[in-house]
Amino acid sequence: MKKNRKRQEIFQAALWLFGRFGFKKTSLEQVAAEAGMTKGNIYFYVRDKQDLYEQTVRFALSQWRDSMADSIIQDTDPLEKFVLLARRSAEYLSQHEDLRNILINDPTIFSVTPREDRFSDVNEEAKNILHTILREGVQEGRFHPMDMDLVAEFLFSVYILYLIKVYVKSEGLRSLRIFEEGLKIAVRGLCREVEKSSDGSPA
Amino acid sequence: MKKNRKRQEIFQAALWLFGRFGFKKTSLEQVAAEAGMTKGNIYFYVRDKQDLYEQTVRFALSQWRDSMADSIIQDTDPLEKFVLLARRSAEYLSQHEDLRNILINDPTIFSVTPREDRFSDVNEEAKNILHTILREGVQEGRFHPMDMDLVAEFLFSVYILYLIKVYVKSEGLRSLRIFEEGLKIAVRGLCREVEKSSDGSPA
DNA sequence: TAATTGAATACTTTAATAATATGTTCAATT
DNA sequence: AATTGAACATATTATTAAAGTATTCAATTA
Repeated sequence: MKKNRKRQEIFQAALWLFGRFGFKKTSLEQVAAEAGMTKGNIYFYVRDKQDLYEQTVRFALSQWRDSMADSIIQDTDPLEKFVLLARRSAEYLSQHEDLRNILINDPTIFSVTPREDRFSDVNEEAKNILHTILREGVQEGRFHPMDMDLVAEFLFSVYILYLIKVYVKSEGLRSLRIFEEGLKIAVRGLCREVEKSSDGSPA
Repeated sequence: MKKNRKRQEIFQAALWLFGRFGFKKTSLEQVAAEAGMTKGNIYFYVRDKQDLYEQTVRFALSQWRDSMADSIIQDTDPLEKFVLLARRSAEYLSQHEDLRNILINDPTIFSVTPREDRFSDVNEEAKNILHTILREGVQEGRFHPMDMDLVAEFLFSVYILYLIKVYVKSEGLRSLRIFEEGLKIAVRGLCREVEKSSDGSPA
């Protein structure tokens, strides 16, 4: 059964086209052509155009999330993981134009305030990565005790806010520097005081 | 010359109507009637409808900002000021339905990512309030050294993000709790370690 | 002179309709 | 199981007329 492989090829084609033309101006005929089939056959894989779109976005978000999950296995220090996650996530977005374009065309995907979050399942898993890092940090005594659910959601929302600022709307360098400052504050806010040997405290 | 008083009456009327019906569905005839004059006369006070709208929003934002500036004079501790600013700002928005409605009808006012920020001057002054608090904190040695411009902008953006989540889109209680957690982290991230007498550290 | 009016004008939105394009179904085919 | 292509249903665009609203301005008022 090669249905799944074919389906992913369709998503790949749709990702490119939806990103380039947006939902409305992308026709099923275009998608079918790009995927090497006729439009009728697309209905063998998805319910309708809306379903194709949502599955395509889901496909792209999942790849992103998987890439993030992979990128932090090696490290051990929760604080390093936290910072690495921020950097890698940004790097991924900067390298994937299709995804960026989709986010430009449909700002509701990562809406600041999702009315009904169509991709809550994928986002939930992304938050879980953060959540896991926080739990490790708290257990190891590196992080302050906290409500990890709420903090994960807070960090995630700030995160998305700035990823979009920097890579989707191109507010560029300044936003990036603002984000870095925010990251510093978050890191200090999460961590308990560093051992006894402080880095420069007077007396 | 009572031109300025009359002008403010027009803004007050326009604020109510733009909030209730939005920009497009509010007619100058309505605004004129609410302000007790005919529509032709409105052009004595503003250039055109667009100008009326922008000045009206500016008027509302300025009032908000002034109220914030007033509310923090009494306190002395920069940290308390910072937290107080957050609370008062939220309180103000919760009490001013007109402003909330305007923000609902026109999300670009506090756009997460202002393409061209039409109200940058007002927002700039709001950021300055934050900036001043940060400078005091750093000078008194309560806060870590930092790039105050960047940090002020970071805090402002997170601030707006959550004010909108809670009071504009009614994401209600949960967002409020998330914001409180974020506030805790920000406070810890800004402040240097508390003296020698820590509140519960072992040994 | 500053402030206001009301009617004339210019501009935009709405409504209705036809023409076109695109989404969807499905029996037949590979 | 996977794919096609034609038939059908639905949505988008284009056109135009009607209605509504923004804008201007010479005349009027305080």
